[in-house]
Amino acid sequence: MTSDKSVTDSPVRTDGLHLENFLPYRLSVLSNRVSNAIAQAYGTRFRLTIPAWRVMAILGRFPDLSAAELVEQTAMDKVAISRAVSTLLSNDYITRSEDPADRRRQVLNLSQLGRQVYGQIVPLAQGYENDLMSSLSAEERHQLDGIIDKLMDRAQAWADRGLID
Amino acid sequence: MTSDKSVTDSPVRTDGLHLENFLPYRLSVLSNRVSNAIAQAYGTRFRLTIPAWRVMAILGRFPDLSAAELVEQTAMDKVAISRAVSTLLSNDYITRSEDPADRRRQVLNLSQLGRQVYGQIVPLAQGYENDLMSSLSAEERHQLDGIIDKLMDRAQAWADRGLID
DNA sequence: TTGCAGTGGTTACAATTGAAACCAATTTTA
DNA sequence: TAAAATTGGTTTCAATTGTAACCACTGCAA
Repeated sequence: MTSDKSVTDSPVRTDGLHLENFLPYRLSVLSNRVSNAIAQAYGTRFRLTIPAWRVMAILGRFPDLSAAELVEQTAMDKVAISRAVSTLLSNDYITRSEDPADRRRQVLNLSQLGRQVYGQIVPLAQGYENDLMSSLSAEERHQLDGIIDKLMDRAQAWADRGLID
Repeated sequence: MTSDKSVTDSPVRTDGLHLENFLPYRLSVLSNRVSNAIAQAYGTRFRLTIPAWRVMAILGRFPDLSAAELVEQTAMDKVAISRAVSTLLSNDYITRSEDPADRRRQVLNLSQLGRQVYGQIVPLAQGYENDLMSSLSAEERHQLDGIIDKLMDRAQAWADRGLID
């Protein structure tokens, strides 16, 4: 009398939380799958970590930012930015120059090389996004857009109300 | 349509990737906000990490699983499960018993205490989920459900086609 | 049997991450 | 102008996580 248990053929009912339908869980799985796939793609080609690429992505759009401004933009933390910046400097993907008006502040930009890499990664990333989006109808895409905004606001409200920390 | 967004007041146009509209990025931010909020809630009350709670969540629904079966269910990796299991054992939140039929295999279950904690966390987690969902209409909820499934399949396909690794 | 490939699970070690302390430049206050 | 407080950014140290090696057991094959 073997008590063979396989998840699939013994759906024991204890009526608890159904993780597989639980939105936070599904979001987390989806987000990780997507990010890892993309990170893998540019990571192997250009030796970039996710935070490093994120910094490049912002600098590519908004030149002349300081580390603090990057923090603001990305919601990443100081330390992560600092580390990303230092590896990007040693890769020569970005440049750093002192702000003469405030010698603590350092102005960051994509370097020549950085812009070139950026120019290659952008379509690559967009390719993944398009592929993802292509599984949705135009209507669904539009719906998703609004839904994410609403969820984002709600989750943000938790933090604001002090439900977090 | 495209009114220039500015970080501060220098809306320099380089027309690159608009991270703030980039689906993978938005998913990642949303998912982190949500998971962190919930983890914070049960973490402070019950000293549980996310992987540990995830293990409890599965065991609460499917008793008598082995570590390998947990891996299957959660898509977490072996080692993460092993660690979560060992802290849960030392918390007395789960029990472990040898399978006499196969002495490598160890059958896991929520303990008395574990079930009690589980019983408290489930409504708490569902409370967050409900709050999140309440920002959507019934229709949007339904749409989201389908959309996530589609995106998930697509992202999974990348892995299957070897686009990752 | 023995021999060896495969499985369940843990351990060891390296890389990543986060919190807090820290240094240096600047602004504020008095 | 001299503290004191603030801000930009880095470093340090501990906790978390991932990869690979590992041990113990099982199942199959000769």
